[in-house]
Amino acid sequence: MVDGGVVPQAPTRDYRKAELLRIASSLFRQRGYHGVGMRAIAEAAHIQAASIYYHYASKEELLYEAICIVDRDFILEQLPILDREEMSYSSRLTSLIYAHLGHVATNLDIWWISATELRSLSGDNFAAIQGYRRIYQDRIVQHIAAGIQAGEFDTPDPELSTLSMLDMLNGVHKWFQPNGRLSVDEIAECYSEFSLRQLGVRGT
Amino acid sequence: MVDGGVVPQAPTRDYRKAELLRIASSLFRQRGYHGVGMRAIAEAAHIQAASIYYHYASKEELLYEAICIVDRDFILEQLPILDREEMSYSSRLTSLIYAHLGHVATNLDIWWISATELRSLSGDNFAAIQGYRRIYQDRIVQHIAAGIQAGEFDTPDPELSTLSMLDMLNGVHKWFQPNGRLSVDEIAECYSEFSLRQLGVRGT
DNA sequence: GTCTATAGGGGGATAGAC
DNA sequence: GTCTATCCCCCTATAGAC
Repeated sequence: MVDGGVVPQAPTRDYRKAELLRIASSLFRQRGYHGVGMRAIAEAAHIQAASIYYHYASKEELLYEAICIVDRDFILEQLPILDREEMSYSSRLTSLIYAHLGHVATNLDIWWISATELRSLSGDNFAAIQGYRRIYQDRIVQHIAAGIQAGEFDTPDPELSTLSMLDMLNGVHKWFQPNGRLSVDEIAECYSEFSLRQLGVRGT
Repeated sequence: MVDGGVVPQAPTRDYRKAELLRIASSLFRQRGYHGVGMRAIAEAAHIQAASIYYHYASKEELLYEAICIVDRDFILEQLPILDREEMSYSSRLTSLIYAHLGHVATNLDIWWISATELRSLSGDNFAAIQGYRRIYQDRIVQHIAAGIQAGEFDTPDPELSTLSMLDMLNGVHKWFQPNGRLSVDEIAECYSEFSLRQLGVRGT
């Protein structure tokens, strides 16, 4: 081999950093943010607690980066789905629901954390996450209102329809089991049907 | 006055105990179970931390009694609503939804705790609460299945209809504001309509 | 019923060696 | 990048006085 026999490696630093985030997320989900110490995270990663601070400035940074995966990165990926004007309002909403549930089902830990540990973030971080959530919610409200104008939807309150739909979708992380009776796609199919019915769309 | 001038008092012990539970619930909701110390609870109650142990054997007992209010006492109150055979399946479900949301809206702290801190209970307590939740869920599944048999409801999966409905109802504690745009009754009216639509009941 | 005092352990984070 | 050592603070719970 060239390079003095050293096998080229993937950048170790980023890999370790992401691994620490996965380990921390798993523990935060199991015992809660304040129920997990830096020593416990370090032990699960087979390093010392002080070593974590080479990768993350604080315990809260671990929490913030975990929550950002769902409440910033995921939300910003979802928004363009509702802009596809070549599709009906119903079809766009169905696409959104499939993508939403797909992400929930494959990222259960961080969706759990997002649902339960937002309050553990301090000032600026808390406000930033709330801002992203509001963007998502407002965009869906706007989509439903536009769907009403177009004659596709019929609901007494677009905001309440949105809140109930999001609570329904986000609630899946609490009971979904990867090897359970229903697959994600089966749940998404039912939940799309439920949502369209709730919005007054007659059965397909 | 008789009795040597001593004014008769309401039983101080039980009043203090209930007051401590309210104070602890409020703090648990704000900062999470593990984020609140006995000293913080004591300070809010204007006593010393050690004095709490006269009323409660442990910090977890405070959490358990708070969760029992929603996941044992409330659930056992709800069940008889579905047994009123003089009412239609739709009417019984609507009554259940109104009562459910009424309790959520007037007990926001403990509903929040029930939704986020169940995992902080140890073995037996955790199992007991899960048992009550399952009773409620199974009873609603059974109600929906019976409603299908009776020709009132039409849904591809009674269990999924139940889970989505409960997640929708329980999610209200996250965003409900007592002085917000919508009253509890207005939310309950919409949510009843949403639930019936989701179950394939044609508009009233 | 509430207090003071304290036991015994764990918390987040930093300094500096290697 | 990871280590050892350590700082200072908070944790739950108990003992025993009043």
